[in-house]
Amino acid sequence: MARDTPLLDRNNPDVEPLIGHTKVTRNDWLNLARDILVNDGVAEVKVLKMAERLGVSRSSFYWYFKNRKDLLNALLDEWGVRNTARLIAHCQADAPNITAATCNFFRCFVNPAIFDTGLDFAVREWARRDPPLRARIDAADTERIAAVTAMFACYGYDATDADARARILYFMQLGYHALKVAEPMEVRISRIEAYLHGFLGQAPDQAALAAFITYIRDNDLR
Amino acid sequence: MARDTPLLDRNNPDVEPLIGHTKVTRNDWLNLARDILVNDGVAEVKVLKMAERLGVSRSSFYWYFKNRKDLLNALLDEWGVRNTARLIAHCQADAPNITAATCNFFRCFVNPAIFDTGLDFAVREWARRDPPLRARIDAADTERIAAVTAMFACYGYDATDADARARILYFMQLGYHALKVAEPMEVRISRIEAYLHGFLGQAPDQAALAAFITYIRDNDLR
DNA sequence: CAAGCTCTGGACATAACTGTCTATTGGCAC
DNA sequence: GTGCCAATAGACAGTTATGTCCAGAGCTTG
Repeated sequence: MARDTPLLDRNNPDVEPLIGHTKVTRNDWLNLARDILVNDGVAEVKVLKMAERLGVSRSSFYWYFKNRKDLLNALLDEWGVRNTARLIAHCQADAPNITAATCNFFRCFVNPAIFDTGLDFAVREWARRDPPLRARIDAADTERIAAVTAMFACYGYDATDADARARILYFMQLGYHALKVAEPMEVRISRIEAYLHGFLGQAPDQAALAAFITYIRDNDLR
Repeated sequence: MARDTPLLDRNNPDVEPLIGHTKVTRNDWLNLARDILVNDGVAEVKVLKMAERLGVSRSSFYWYFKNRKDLLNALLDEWGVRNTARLIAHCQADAPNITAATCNFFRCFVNPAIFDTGLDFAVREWARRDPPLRARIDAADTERIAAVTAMFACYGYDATDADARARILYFMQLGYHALKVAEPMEVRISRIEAYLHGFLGQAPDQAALAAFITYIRDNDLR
């Protein structure tokens, strides 16, 4: 369920104070809508409920957005420019070996600031009732898997092997999040080495592994 | 989207013809509701729309079910007694080696008659707005993963290795279906050997692999 | 064939949601 | 301080959903 108290621009010191008669911003509507989309699904993104939670009248919404669909499209654009591009960039990042490269890929799945898995799945669920959106997602998956495959191929895996390992890696990560497995980060950390061994088909490089664990701890990722 | 023409008991020669004034059965409502649940999500399971599609009045629904929630609970019970138990049974089935055992596990994911992945994901999505259901799902996942882990352990993998491989295998399969990857079965078949090599950390047994491919073809699984 | 049971249809009450129109508020520029 | 305008509130209309009540249709059984 979506949290009760969204961070509003009006309460956010990083954003300029509101001017004039304004109570909420377009951003406030978007943030709240994204929060509800991720936690409760697209069907729960309702103008009425958002207005109540923002403490503003429903009709104010129509000042910022043409209608509900307009808001949803804005959320979709955000998803489009964020998740896929960032995942691909992490696959292409320089790395001394396949262990380090795979750990770069993993960063997307331990750090929500890089890749928002909740948003990714919310959009997938949404696509069930929206075939054109489904097509966009298929295209995104194809691009992402191609990037992971290229990553393996870069480090000496032959084409068939790189293809299979890329798919195992990508689907497993998404499967993990699809199932919303709730494990403490320490437990996840304890499994990484064995996972890497399975994914790579060889013992992982210890330095790269250690660096990744340090990354998790330094960034205080749960 | 749910298909337009559900198989109704009244049209189904396998079921006794309807008696009396009856137009639809409790089963008809359940089948249609499951279909909508799987294809469109729980939010779309609406008495009004189902009545329209069944060609009966809405109030007839309340003869068979106390209310909408009563219907949803019936669907949930069905999920509970089907998917998890069958998956575990397939993990425990006798097999001459780990390749054959893993192929038994795969049967669940290529044969919807054994394991309904669509229903599984529909229930997971539903659980986003239903914490007690979420707890049921977590329990089911724990049981399933334990069964896969035991499967690996049976064939000589040590505890850590069995644990990691079980999770990679289970999450990858669910990730594959979570993403609704649409590949022709021939493409999937062509990848199996490389997948198995990745999952098992060793070359798969060729006889078991061939038997699995035969199983797919014989059962005309797409 | 009449009574009884099962199932269905239609009317009614209610609630939640979307979107439109119009009036009004409160700050800002001149 | 007057006029302007961005932003909001409130009233209204329309749609879609749930659930209840009761009358009635049509087998089934005595």
